[in-house]
Amino acid sequence: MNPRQRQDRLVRSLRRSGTATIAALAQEVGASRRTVLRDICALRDEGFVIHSEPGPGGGIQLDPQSLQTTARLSVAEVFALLISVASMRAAGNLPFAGLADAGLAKIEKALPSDKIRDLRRFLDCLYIGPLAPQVNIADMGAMDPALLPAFETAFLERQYLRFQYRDAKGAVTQREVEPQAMLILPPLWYLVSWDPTRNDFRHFRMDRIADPSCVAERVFRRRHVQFDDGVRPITK
Amino acid sequence: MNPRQRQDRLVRSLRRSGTATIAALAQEVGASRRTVLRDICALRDEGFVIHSEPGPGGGIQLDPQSLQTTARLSVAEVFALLISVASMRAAGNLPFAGLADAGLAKIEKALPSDKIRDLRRFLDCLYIGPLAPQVNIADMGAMDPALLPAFETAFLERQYLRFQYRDAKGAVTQREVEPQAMLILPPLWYLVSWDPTRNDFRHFRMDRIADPSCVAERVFRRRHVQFDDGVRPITK
DNA sequence: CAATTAGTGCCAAATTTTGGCACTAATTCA
DNA sequence: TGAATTAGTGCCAAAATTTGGCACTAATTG
Repeated sequence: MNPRQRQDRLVRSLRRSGTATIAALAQEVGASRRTVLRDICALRDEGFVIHSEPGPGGGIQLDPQSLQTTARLSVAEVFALLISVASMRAAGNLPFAGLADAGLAKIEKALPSDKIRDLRRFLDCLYIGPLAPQVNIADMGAMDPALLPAFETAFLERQYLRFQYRDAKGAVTQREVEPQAMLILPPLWYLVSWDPTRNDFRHFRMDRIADPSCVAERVFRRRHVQFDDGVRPITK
Repeated sequence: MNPRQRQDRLVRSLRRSGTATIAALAQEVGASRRTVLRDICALRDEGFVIHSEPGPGGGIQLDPQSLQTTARLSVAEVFALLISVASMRAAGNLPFAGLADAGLAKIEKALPSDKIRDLRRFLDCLYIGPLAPQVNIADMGAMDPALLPAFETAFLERQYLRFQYRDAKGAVTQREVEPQAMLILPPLWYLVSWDPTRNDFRHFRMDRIADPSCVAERVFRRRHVQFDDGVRPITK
């Protein structure tokens, strides 16, 4: 394998694994420890910030905020691609996600590191995680993407979700509900929840929810109501 | 000078001069004619479209449409990016979709057109369209993506959808319904429909639907039932 | 202290790149 | 038509680069 490809692979591997030892990387890319060390050196010359730690439990680590390269796309364009690829990767089960990542890694390397840092930070804030299969960020509309992590935790950990809700009349109420499902009535998204204080199901427009947070102490159960094939709608 | 740098210089030079002979380029980058020919060959492999013309007054020329990018991505990588961007574009209402598209267009232009044609064709077959805001292909699970176009048309054109449905007991029935919404009860997706023959709402698991097709003659209206903020769930 | 891990310097072997050469094919122009 | 020009290919040996192995140092952990 040529040095360039190998170095690309190393970057991807490091990005994925977080921390790795030189020996492990060497085995992974099928090269000697010495060669990997040289590659790391080359990557550093290109501007990658790679932290290292000797001793047991040590290894090297790619500074997530550092990136560099050769492609000539505008920052905005790279940003857009970042979002695309991240959302696909978040979906998880597509075989091409890895390739898209590799392609994107090449592009990312072309940008000044401070701009990439800004992009990455914004992307983290924008949040595309395991929730994606349930909620597509592209469709969040007016909702602030920064609020999504709370939704993810609530769904995955089955924790109560607390938020402020502004109804159609503009009245704001505080809610604490069990998030049960997402209902999509294009173009709007609704959070379908069991409201224990009202002892009833309620539907909330996603873009009218503010300041959501999880209530870690309380865990709820899925209300698996039955449809005609075994599952029913959760509305009464 | 290493091959990579030299090739970058060649691209820049061609971009500046428009047309140049191999011999002139060789002199400019300080390499032999043979080497420059090899570099040109490599650049073409990487996707640069380079026209050539033998004879007096001839020379080589970068395809003006490939002038826009220097990103060096493999065909497979571009393919993966295509899928990412297409799925995002399909989502429709993101401000970045256009940018991602533009960025990708630059990359595409660097590829030989026949390869792009193949990719595009495959992508069309894979299908990622306007339905995506309602159905994320990554989450279709057991459902055949090839069936999706019928869903899209039905939703967008408000046509009746006809399909075979296999219920929990394995019984197969023929249905003809008004698709009203998608309901996501992770990890399953349901099609929420008004069934006119039963005069009632019915929920269908997406992965149990087979052979869907639109009924073009009949158009239905959205059954905009009200939630507590103005829209209610469409289930009874 | 022993074990572990990053990192360096050096050298010979392995691999890749290069230049030169002879050649073909296409095009221009007189 | 023929001479000149220019892209492009195949081949080979020389040149350059990359690689792996080795012995080493430095830092860290327990």
